Amino acid sequence: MCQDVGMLDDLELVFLLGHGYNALLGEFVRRLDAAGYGDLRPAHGFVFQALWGPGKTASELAEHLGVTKQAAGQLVDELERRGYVKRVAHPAGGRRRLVVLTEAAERHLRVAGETLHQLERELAEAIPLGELREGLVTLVRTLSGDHLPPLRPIW
Amino acid sequence: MCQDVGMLDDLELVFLLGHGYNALLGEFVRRLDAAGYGDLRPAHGFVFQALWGPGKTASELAEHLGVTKQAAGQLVDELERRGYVKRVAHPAGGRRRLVVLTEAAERHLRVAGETLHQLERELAEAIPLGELREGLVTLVRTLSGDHLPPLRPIW
DNA sequence: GCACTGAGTAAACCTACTTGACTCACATGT
DNA sequence: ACATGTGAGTCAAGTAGGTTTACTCAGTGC
Repeated sequence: MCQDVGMLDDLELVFLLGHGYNALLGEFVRRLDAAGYGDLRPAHGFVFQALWGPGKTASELAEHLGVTKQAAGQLVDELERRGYVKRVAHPAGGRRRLVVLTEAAERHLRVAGETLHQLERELAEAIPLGELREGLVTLVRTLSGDHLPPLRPIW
Repeated sequence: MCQDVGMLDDLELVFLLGHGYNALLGEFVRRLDAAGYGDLRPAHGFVFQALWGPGKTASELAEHLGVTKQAAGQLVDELERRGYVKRVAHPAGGRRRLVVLTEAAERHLRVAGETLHQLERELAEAIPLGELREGLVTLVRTLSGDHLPPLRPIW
């Protein structure tokens, strides 16, 4: 189930990036788990980020996440049932309903943000994060042009 | 479905890493697709890398990939049906069967390797890849200790 | 009024796994 | 010699997280 880390230097850049993402996201999820958020996956965090502030309709959320509106609707159903979001009347009327965050979700966003910043502070002791970020930003700009595709697993 | 790339500098490191991985893997897959390998996903590439050389039993493959032996068996079934691997007698006998690559799979590995190296050459014109790799290696070593967990989506 | 558009929803299906239960070839202790 | 265990492989059913297809229904624009 595990490979030795000795091979890291010979690894192709894509897979090195993948392991970095995997490791950092994994540690983030473990810390959130330890903070009592074991029931929320990264996908839920993306929903919270997308809904932060004014909220979105389920269809807007779907487009933002790069999934069908049915899939977005299911996510919202689940998060509503668990008290993290609620559907309120949409100012523009129609069949539209605005999905907005509850206090519980905003609290989670704050905890997640603090967790990430703490993690980043720890990593900054061993890694020149400025260089790393700059390289990554250039890479993404080079490959993605003007628009970022949604962050979803390619498998 | 898309976000503006302007926000990249403010993005948390995890998500920046995620977008980098997404973008590079996406471009890799697109090029392999264009080269006639539209039927092979990255997961198949991992199988090929794991089996390269002497091959592995389905159970060893499962452990390497971090999935159950049933899942590994299904992957092998599919790849065998499509002519990329074959099961041969295992020297150690028992119920063991060694899964090894066919010529088609080795050809794919070569094309994939060349594709990655070409991509990396192109990126090297805009990005100091040495710095980037070094930062990533340190990050993975710091977070994963001595052993790399298998590369799978955390979602 | 009446057709059109777009949000939301319902149901069936699909893919890539998992868990659980089993078979079978060989190794091992008595 | 023989029972018993161990580990590889397989069969079947269940699950998570989506998709496609088909529909309802509120407001819009002639």
